[in-house]
Amino acid sequence: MSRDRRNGAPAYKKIQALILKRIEGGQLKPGDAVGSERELAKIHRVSPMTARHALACLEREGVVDRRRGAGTFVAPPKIHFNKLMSFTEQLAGRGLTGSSRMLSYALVDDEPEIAARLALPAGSRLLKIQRLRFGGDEAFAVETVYLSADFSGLTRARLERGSLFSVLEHQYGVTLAHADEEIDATIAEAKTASLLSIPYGAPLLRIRQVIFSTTGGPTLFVLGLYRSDRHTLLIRRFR
Amino acid sequence: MSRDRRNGAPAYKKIQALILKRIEGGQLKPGDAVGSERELAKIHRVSPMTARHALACLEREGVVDRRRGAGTFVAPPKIHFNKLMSFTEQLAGRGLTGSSRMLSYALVDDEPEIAARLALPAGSRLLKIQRLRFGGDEAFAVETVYLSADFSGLTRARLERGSLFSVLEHQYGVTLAHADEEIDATIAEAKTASLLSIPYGAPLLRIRQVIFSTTGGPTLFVLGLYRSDRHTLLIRRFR
DNA sequence: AAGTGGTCTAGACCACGGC
DNA sequence: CCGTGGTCTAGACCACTTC
Repeated sequence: MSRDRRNGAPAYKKIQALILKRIEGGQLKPGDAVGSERELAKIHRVSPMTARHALACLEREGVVDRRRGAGTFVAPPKIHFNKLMSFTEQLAGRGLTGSSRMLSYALVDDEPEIAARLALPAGSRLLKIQRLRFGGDEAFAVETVYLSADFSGLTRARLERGSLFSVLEHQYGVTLAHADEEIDATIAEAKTASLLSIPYGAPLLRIRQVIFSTTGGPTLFVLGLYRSDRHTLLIRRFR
Repeated sequence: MSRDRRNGAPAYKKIQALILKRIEGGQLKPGDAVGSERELAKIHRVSPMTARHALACLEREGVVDRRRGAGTFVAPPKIHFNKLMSFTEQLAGRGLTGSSRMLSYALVDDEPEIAARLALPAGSRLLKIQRLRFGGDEAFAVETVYLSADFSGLTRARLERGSLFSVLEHQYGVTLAHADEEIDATIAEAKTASLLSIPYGAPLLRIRQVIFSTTGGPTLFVLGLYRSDRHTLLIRRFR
């Protein structure tokens, strides 16, 4: 059979897409066999190596488990460790609905350290947005996000509707790739304490994030102060 | 050429091993080409697909970068994000020498919650070791580690010589695989404060780790309290 | 134009798992 | 025992980068 790629997608990706669709659609549940290499090869009229490649990649992504001598099975749903998620997405994973109240929205040009973190010249104009974050109807965190003033089309109104992540991705075509975070502990000063309805001096988890886009550049700087009694960070580390 | 595997290792792993050796040995530096698929195939008298597999796996592990049309190059040295490291290893990465002082060493059987975390029956005998951790000559953290009493051959003396990780790996043949961590912030109570020479009420980073071995079971539970002014957690998250 | 990685073929043998 | 994934062969064409 000649190399025939009806549409643009490589054959192995089409096989993956079909398997993924059957998982999302619920026809395949965790533990179910997805079919052997040889089986998939026949069905998709493809060589065994190609079917194998499709399954091997899915395994690497954690979608399936492969056991020699046994077969390839849908992997149990995995907890999303070390995933970069918007505040809304994080809460959704815990069964809560997130909301925000904007505290301030301004252009600033006197934050040289933050400009440097975003690989911009000192004195660059930055958009600075402060928001109080709610989970359910409890205040969880105070978040301050800085980004290049190029994004100043991000009006307050638009931010109150959708999440910053989705606005960036859809309106600006920026796809976020990864974030480096520094995490430490601090103590609530008066203003933060009152915003979060916690006593002055209560412990807070402080997270400083630099979020990078796929084009490689640092795009967002986020400073978050999280109520320690409502927020636990989950991390998985590998040897 | 017949399938000949002189020793036990698959051909593609031998190719990888040779490349890794040349990188470790300094003959190949970041940015250097490691040779094309076809080239490696000829050298190792192996089919192109096999050479390709070797390079593809090395790329997945972050050892090399592959650029279509250009070649395969040694990847720049990567910062080890999200790596499970012993206290000693962590400090070494920051150019410090770590040391410990053992605070207590005991067998306990009244920690059902921790036993459960280690997938042991409630009431199981556990080895509980408390240590004060120093970086240079400053106290950094108080760490309490719990593990099954099966490891009670871990004498105090042995622990004061080598790191717990290395004793486990070398004396018990346990290889650690990954750790799940819960991170939050808390406040130093009197005893902890005096051990760490910080004021009562100072913020601490609290890290609870369950460390899993390659055989799949949770093996270690570690509760760490880290001086927030001396310790920052670095994490990378991916989209 | 030459060389590279990305995809693919149509098979093969081996080691292992479950029956 | 039979089927599975793991490894491997000896090529091929395509899309891309570099020169």
